[in-house]
Amino acid sequence: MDTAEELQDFITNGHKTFIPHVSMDNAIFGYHDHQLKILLSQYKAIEGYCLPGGYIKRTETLDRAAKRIVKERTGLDDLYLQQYKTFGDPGRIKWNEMDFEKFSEMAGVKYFKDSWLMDHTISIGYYAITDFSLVTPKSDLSSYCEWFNIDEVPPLLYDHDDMVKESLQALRQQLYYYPIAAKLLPEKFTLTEIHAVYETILGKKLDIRNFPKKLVFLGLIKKLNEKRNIGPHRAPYLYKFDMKKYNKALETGTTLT
Amino acid sequence: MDTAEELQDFITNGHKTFIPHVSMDNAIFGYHDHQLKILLSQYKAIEGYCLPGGYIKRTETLDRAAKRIVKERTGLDDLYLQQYKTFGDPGRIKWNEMDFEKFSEMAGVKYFKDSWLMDHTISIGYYAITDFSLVTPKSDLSSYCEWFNIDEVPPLLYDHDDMVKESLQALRQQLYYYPIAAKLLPEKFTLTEIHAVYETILGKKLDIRNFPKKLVFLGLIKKLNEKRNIGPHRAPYLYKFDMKKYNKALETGTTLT
DNA sequence: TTTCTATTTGGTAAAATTTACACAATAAAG
DNA sequence: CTTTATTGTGTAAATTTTACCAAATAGAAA
Repeated sequence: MDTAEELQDFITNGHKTFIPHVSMDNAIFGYHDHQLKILLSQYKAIEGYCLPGGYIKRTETLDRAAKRIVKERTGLDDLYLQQYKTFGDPGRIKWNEMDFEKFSEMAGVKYFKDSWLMDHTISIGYYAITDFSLVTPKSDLSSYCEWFNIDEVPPLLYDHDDMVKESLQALRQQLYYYPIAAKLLPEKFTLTEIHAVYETILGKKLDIRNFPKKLVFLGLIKKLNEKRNIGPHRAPYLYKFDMKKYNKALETGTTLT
Repeated sequence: MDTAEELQDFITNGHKTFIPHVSMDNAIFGYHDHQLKILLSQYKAIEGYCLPGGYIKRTETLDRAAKRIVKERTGLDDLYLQQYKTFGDPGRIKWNEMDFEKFSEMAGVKYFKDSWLMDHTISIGYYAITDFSLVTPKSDLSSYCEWFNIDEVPPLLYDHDDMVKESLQALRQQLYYYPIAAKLLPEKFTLTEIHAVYETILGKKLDIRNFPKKLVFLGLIKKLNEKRNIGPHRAPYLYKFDMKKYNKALETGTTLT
């Protein structure tokens, strides 16, 4: 939504294109070099941050809606996406905290207060993860977007604190079952690099010697016959994910620890 | 919904009480004596079975809606309930497979075809589990309800095949993390009984001697100083769940295998 | 009373996995 | 050729899982 006209049309006619009463909020995590961040957006008319969200087109699948909404904010197409929970308790949106007048004025739109948007809405939660160094958060007419360190997230609007907590928990649980880390590393990576990904996302130390042994033992990554030059130190071997094994492990329900 | 008047009012005015575009479908599993079943319902106007479902009141939480819908079918209040996934792909409901005329006629209602119900609707999936010997499935005006053995489920309407598959997968995964079995056994039970619960739900053999050792070792169940008389055999000790330990394990994320 | 049958349960050895650490290997700069 | 920083192999100890044997027991049958 880049122009006031588009926004006005969305407010007036959006219910024809989108499913009313259903929204989607995405916890977009970003990893890079030992840091874990999350993308928060701030509506220009409301004090405080929240997760970037959107509505679902009547013609698209939920997965595709999540992909589109994430792309609107990150510009990226190829990141890891996963539905984790749906939120729908009454009172999750505090209508009285919103300043409709201010929003309408700032965005240059009308009828906002009486639109299809102003009704009980449930929200489907997806989380996504990508390398944040590849992303320049995209703001639009009504909101702007920014990376926050995961341990410096301010109290959020609505029920989004809960969403962050639950999405992070889901991400951590699924890190061992799904090839999440593959989206955060170049195709060929060193053991030290993948080790950092796991430690950072899980938020805890993992033995540097035992950790890669396990990944290799389980066959989820495999050693290549190449090394990388890293200056005045011993050159580390490169590894890559073995997606076949990963998918097979997914089916049989194998796990790591 | 027991009378035609109630149903007519639901069709005409339901959108004031319920959230439109959002439904809930519940996979209600039933265990008893080595058997796992699932509750299916059949609309009188549509050929084929589906999961029992309903709509969410604007005033209730999702968990409470699930509880209400499950109670309508089972009469039970105290069963294990868990949200597992939301389904919302376009085409998940085949409108053209429905015979509106027939339904309206049979149920004695009108305006059905043009009602708020006839629009793209996403569905939140919960699963539930209880002892099926305690339940007499309740039918109502427009549908009747029946237990099916889990391996004799016929092809279902809409995307409900997918729902059954995913809910069963979620149930099996969570059996080790949540006190699900506690809802399927009397307060005091024997090792043989709980062993049967796990084997039946997981659909695989578990060593009868090692299995209880683990549960006791982890402290999730504890031995009582009582035995039960089971006829011409050695009397087994009784056990009960240690809910404190269970909740603690939940927090710390401990698991079984 | 003794024997028999069916079931529960304690115990234990072997196999597999996880954890903890020591130190050798290596690349390049001084 | 010594120094520095980092990678990677190996191995022993601890823990957990797996596979079974055989003893205990309750009542029925002999």
